Amino acid sequence: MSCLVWLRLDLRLGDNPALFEAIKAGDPVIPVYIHDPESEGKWRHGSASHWWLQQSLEKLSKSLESVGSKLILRRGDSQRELNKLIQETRAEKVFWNRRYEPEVVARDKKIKDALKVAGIDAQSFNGSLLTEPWTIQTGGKTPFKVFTPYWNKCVATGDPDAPISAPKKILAPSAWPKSCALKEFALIPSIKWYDGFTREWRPGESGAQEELDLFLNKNVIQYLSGRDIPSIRATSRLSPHLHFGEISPRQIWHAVQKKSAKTKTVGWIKQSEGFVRQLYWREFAYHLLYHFPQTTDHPLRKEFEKFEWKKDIKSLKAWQQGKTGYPIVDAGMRELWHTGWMHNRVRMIVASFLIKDLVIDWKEGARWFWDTLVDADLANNTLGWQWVAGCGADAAPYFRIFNPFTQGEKFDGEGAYVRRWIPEIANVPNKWIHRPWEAPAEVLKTAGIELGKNYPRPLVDHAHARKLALVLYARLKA
DNA sequence: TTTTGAGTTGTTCGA
DNA sequence: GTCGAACAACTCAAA
Repeated sequence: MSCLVWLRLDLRLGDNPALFEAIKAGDPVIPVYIHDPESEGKWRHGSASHWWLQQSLEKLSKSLESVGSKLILRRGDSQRELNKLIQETRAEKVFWNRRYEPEVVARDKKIKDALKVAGIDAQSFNGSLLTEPWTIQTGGKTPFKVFTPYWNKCVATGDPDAPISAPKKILAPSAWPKSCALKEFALIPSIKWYDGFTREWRPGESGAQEELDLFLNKNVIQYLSGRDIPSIRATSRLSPHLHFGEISPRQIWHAVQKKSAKTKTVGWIKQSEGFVRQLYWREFAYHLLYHFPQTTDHPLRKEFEKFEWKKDIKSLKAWQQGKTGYPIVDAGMRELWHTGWMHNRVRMIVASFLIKDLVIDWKEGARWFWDTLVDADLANNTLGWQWVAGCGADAAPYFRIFNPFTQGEKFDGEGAYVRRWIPEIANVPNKWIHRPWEAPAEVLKTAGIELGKNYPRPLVDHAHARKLALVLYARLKA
């Protein structure tokens, strides 16, 4: 008798409830990962996520070997592969940690029902949230749509459970079932655009712990003021690790508390509380995705269905390639392309630009982010884009339109960030770095810039675009 | 049922 | 240069 542990977005040994329960039961444990993009539907992992997944699976495989176990890889339909494994290994139990994406929820439910009918002990656990979506509700027993009351309710519900430590030993079966090679998943694309990812990231459980330690020991102290400055490392950079479950929010929450109790300085505690609040934004995103599953493809506010977005392929391409002529926007899009990640402040700026300046459907932006971000996460991506578009829960008011120049001046005053990602404008003086189109001819010449040649002219006039967007949004109201 | 207070991240204009 | 108001109601959640 043995137990299959079906790993998905919980690629870690520490604080892994499904794995822990399987080990506790005392039977041999067979960890398995199934590559099954088909059944994940439209929002299956994109290219950048695949790069990460490849590294993460390699790491997980090694960690399992170090505790006397092994990661069995399979590809194909999840249900069929699980059934095959059950037959091959005579397993009588299948454990996994839950996921919350609409199509995955439906698939998993179907599998669980079928396994139970077949007499298999199928159990799922909470491995990736502090508060599961159905445990938090308003006094009127409805889901929350506003963050602050949601967060208050979460806090009032009590502290998250303590994380479980990683197993030191996992009981192996007498014979292992067949596993395919990781390269059969064909996760790494033929175009080698991901070189920059390798320098930037250390996927895997130990990489996640190191990132957390670095953040709590160093960067968190300037979190509240620094997290908006894209040129410095003041954010945790844990998003891809969290997405793939290389670290759990429980581990993060408790690590913060532990450090808080030790540090005891008012400043540290305040800064770290700001960070924990962001962790709950992730929870809120999952809450919304679970209760409003249609929001991955449809605006939560129905009147936005009839918004007249422009079909402007050329502008969309310019945005994707970081060639809009607005340095802060272009820098962000290029950071994304080269590192698979973009600073949060800049995500808002580029999103606002696509939606409000170019009047392009937020879903186009969501799709691009989905394919190019290593931390692409359906809950966070959906909430973020709908928030900027103003069509989601607790969204930004429609008149809140980011001015790319003002935002650049405010959060990248010295131009360190734009210079890093747009080397061709590196010699433009600070005064003009965020608006080269207004710089005097001789300044541009000295800096080696020829607008329209080696750096684009602005794709649109922001002041004009802003007025237009306000008109369109006002029309929606009427 | 009605009332009340509040709501992540902004910009512009005019005094 | 700085500061407060306007932008525009609307929806949510709790009392």
